[in-house]
Amino acid sequence: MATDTSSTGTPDRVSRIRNGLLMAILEHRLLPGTKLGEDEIGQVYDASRTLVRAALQQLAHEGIVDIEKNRGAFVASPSPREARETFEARCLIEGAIVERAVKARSETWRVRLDDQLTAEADAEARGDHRAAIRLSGEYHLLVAEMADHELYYSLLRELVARTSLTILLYRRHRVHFCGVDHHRLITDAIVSGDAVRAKALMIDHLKEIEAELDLSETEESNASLADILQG
Amino acid sequence: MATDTSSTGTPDRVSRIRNGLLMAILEHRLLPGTKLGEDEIGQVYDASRTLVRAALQQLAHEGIVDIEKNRGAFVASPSPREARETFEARCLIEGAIVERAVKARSETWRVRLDDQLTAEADAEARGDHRAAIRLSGEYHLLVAEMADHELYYSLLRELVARTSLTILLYRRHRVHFCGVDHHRLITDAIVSGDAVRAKALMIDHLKEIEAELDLSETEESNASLADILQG
DNA sequence: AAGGATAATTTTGTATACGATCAATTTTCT
DNA sequence: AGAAAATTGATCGTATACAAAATTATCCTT
Repeated sequence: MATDTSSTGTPDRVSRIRNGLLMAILEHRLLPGTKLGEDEIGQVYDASRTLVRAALQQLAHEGIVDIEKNRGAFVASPSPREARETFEARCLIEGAIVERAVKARSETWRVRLDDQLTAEADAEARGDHRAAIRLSGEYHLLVAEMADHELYYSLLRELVARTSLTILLYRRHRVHFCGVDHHRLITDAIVSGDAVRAKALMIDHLKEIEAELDLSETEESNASLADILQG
Repeated sequence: MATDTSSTGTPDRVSRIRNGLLMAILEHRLLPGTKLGEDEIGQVYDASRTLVRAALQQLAHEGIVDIEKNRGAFVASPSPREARETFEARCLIEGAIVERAVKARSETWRVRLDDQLTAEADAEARGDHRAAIRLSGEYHLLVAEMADHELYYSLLRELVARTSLTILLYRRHRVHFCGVDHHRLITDAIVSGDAVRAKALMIDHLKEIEAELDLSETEESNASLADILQG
């Protein structure tokens, strides 16, 4: 098994499990509703249930995993309502983030943003959807990093993850433009120091993604996982 | 009513521990830096370390408890930077919350707000500081409940808890007005339907609380817990 | 007596064991 | 045969046991 200790400053065994699951979910390799058995995960990461449970509880707190008492953990299936709330929160927080990002702009950041954009375009060109989805989220997190606001960053991390699940569940058209063009426009506004334009573009970008989804209320109770996977 | 997000009430043993600790922290009976030994807590709640650990990990994720590897859990001591970020986030989120709360105003809500205010005033009049502190935070959460936005509500819950710790650590004057007067003004604006005034009052309220604190950077490293408790 | 190294104690990290709960399958009765 | 009931199998919730790390206490040296 791979013993990579370099990824983060966290040689924590539970973090390794958490990050592995998170990556799989963000890349849509684990679909909403998928059962996350403790023993099964434990075997994959060669860890006991104790550690797996800790990782699952963390992900549950981030809203990426649902834990049902005496039934186990599942990849979360955000309800339409949760989806709308997530987008509203993202508009609010990312609006504040881009304003701060503009203030922090510099040549170094311009380069990092540019690298990110080329990586995104690359993945899309290669047709690597999984990487494209992940990189699309990472762009927003890069802007959040610019904002130099730890709290906003960690909040956005959770929101981005939930957005990824939401898009997977509710998108109308099979193919979803991950928004590299939008990202480029936003980047231009940021590096040129136009805060109000950057903020407007960011919010429009988010609203456009939301508009591509079908968030009509089906039932009061969340759509069953079986419905989504087997239907 | 119950503030839990789970559909079924949570007679969960770990939630009981979590809530007990949270209440103690919010009422400033457990001070920042206090060691939270697993065995000790387990004896208090008659539970094994497994459950205590789960509760502590939850609180850690909410930023109310710091867990240091191989050293244990402590009541968190937010740094000045974290404190500033918390207030900035509260201004942003509570600004959005009051706007939504105004839209949801009704006679029922007016009564609940009024009851809350009298409870707050009562506690202050009685000189029951601990209750006053807790009730002050609960007012903000009540407004958030009005907003009917689960995500904003849960976010604010964490922010309010961290604010409580922050005030305890950094307030200049020994006695701190918990802001019942402010709360009354905000309530008036909400029930009268004046959204922009309500929002402005809420943000001013938060900024005033922050202004009463001394958030000057002392050192890069967080102020030691021993400093705060024994100094 | 002060300082430091080492032993003893406490506390955390992790694995495992056992009872409880839920899903599924088989059995039984109408 | 079909439905209700009982049994089986798997999975989760919780407690406990053992290993590793840190803290505290002790003793020896200077």
